[in-house]
Amino acid sequence: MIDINLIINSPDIISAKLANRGYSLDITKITKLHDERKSLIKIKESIAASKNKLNDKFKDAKSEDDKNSIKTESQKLEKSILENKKLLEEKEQVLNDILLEIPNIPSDDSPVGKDESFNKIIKTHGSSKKSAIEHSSLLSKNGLLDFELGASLTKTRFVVMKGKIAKLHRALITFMLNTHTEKNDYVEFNVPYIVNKESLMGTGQLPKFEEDLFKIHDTELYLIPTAEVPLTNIYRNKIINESDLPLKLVAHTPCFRSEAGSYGKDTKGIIRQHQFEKIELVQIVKPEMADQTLELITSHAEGIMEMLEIPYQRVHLSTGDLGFSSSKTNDIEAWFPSQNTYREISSCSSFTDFQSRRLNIKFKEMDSKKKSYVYTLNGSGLAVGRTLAALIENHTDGDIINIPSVLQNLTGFKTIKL
RNA sequence: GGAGAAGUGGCUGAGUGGCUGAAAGCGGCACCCUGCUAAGGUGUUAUAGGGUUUAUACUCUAUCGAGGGUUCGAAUCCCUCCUUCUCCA
Repeated sequence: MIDINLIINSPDIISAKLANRGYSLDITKITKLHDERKSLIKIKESIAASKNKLNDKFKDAKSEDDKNSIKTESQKLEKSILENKKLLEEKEQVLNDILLEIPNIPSDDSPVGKDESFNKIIKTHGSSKKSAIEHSSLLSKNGLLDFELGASLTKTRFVVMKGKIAKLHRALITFMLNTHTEKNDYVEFNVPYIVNKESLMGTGQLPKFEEDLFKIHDTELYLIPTAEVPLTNIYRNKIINESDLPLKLVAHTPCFRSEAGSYGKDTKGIIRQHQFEKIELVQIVKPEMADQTLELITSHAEGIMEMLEIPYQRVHLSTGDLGFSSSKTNDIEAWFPSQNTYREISSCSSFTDFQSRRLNIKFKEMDSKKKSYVYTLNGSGLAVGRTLAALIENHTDGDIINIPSVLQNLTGFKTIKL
């Protein structure tokens, strides 16, 4: 959630920045609610103050008459406080609902544009050869990847992996976790795959994007769409010592997405499934560290790509393509020879204090003891299913899949014969 | 699933209706003392939101797991929920 004081103090600048990502800010409405809120607080609190003073006099009151008149007066004030409290709560509810649905302010260095066509390619790595070999048709014929079976067990966009492909998938998870914990200094977590509303509210998936989530019947619980949710929420309502920053967390989890509105998109292969696995990196840092941390997280994702020898490009997302909570995002896109294009395999984002305001995560400064909101960042390191698909397509001649050397001691085999 | 007990500040832990935003201890911070270290002394040490103020600061309101209720007045009494612990199945 963005700081309402930013809107109140510099409405023109903020609304211009939000307009760049296609959001039109209703300043008049927000200012009005904000003013109404303040005056209601003033009224309510001044009545409460006089009531408190009155109550203090009660124990000194000598006569029954005095006591009774204090009682009557105090009850009258209480009624008036309650009336104002109700009005205030209504206003705050409305204001809060509006604030929760305002997306984050794009960073000044994000390319300005209304959609992904304005994204900026920052760099490319590896040679991008073209090929007709498509991972799903390659693996479906021998049952290593079975989409029909997945559909029969559940429904479309679910898949079953078998044999060496299942093991390769597992090896990728272990490889990524090992790299991030041993080389990149993240602390590994194992977290719940089901979370409550507060958690999803905190990272920004709710209240606006409920239709993207799987909700568990008869509960207020949801399957996680990304490990970002439980990982970041570990620090909800916490105050962190400055000396403990940055916090670097990593977890491997399945991710569940309803993919509402993506009918017909990416129907081939394991690019877009309702359930997939992902290694997620989260960092909690001091505000001034945000830019260099985003660079670091992005390089951690790229490092995996390089070790797996998958060609990729780094894309700086335009203002119009940013996710709801993000102020700045780098996507890593893997080369898919069969599609003759790059596809997203990791998304690394900087959230400024947008999430930490919702989550109430602060840090205590060493010298001043001042408490300020931390900045949160995260990135996929990487999406495992897509990595598997990209790896297969980039390391096969149609008869054999070559396992990158960094994985061979985890798989126990160097090739998969098709 | 059933029966009990408990949830208070950074921590331990007092507090059964007003003098308690909260004793005491520990920890933290500042200053003093001290040749160094150790020990000691004094003070200070929650969060959020209003108001006055250039700022420091002052002041008000709310908060003792959460939400309701009783009362002129609630950490304290009542109800619901959540969490933890113990015992039973």
